[in-house]
Amino acid sequence: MGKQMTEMLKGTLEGIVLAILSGRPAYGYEITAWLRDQGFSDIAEGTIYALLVRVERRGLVDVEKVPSEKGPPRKVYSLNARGREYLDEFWTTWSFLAERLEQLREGGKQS
Amino acid sequence: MGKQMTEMLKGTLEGIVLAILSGRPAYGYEITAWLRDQGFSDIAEGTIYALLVRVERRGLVDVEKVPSEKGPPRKVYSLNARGREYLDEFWTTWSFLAERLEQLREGGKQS
DNA sequence: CCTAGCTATTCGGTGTTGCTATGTACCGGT
DNA sequence: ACCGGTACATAGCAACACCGAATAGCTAGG
Repeated sequence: MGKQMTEMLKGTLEGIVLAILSGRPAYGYEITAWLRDQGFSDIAEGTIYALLVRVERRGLVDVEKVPSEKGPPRKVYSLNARGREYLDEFWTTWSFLAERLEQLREGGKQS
Repeated sequence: MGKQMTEMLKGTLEGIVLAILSGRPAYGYEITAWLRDQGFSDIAEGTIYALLVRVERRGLVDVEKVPSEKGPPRKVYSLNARGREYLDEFWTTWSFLAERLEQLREGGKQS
């Protein structure tokens, strides 16, 4: 989409990726492809890789290098305990924000 | 709240402020106070003013200087036609994102 | 008077984030 | 040998929210 989406993804994209990893381990290329499939058509590959490096450095995920038949080895990420904790906080923050926004949207209708 | 909220506000705070202005004209100090009241306890004053300057420069709002009995004159902002259009786009973008996140949250529960 | 405190706005510097563009590398098919 | 798909990495950029401080008008208490 546009610039609005770009700005809105700041702060949520991280949560999105961690949420994906909470379901199953995955690697960067896979996550990017999946996101594009879900309609995030213009998410750059580099963005996901940088994000994964970040969450790894913060100790929210564990990494395992797995050989691939079709190219260079994959770095498979999985959410660890700290990551799950962080993801919980993310959902709390998100819920708060979503509630306020829903209220605002309702309130705006009658004008 | 914390750093997560700070990052999540990028892109949404603008929509929030425009949504407020879609209901009624308002000035910076007032908006900041209202937000704090709604639970956005740590939104910096400077942030709102900078945001208002930005949306004004983009022609999304009209401004009127109104004298105050209690201090320096207020800059009262109101949403114009372009702003309303932009706000519509914002809601579209927000809805898209909120839907994906809600899906992800549902999916994550069974793990 | 004058200091403190509330109202109201502005601005420079900082850190985080996503995007762009590019580069590296492994593999299979032609 | 070449190309396309797979897979990861990184340097430079722009946007945004935060922090801290400054400016300015008004009122009330000492």
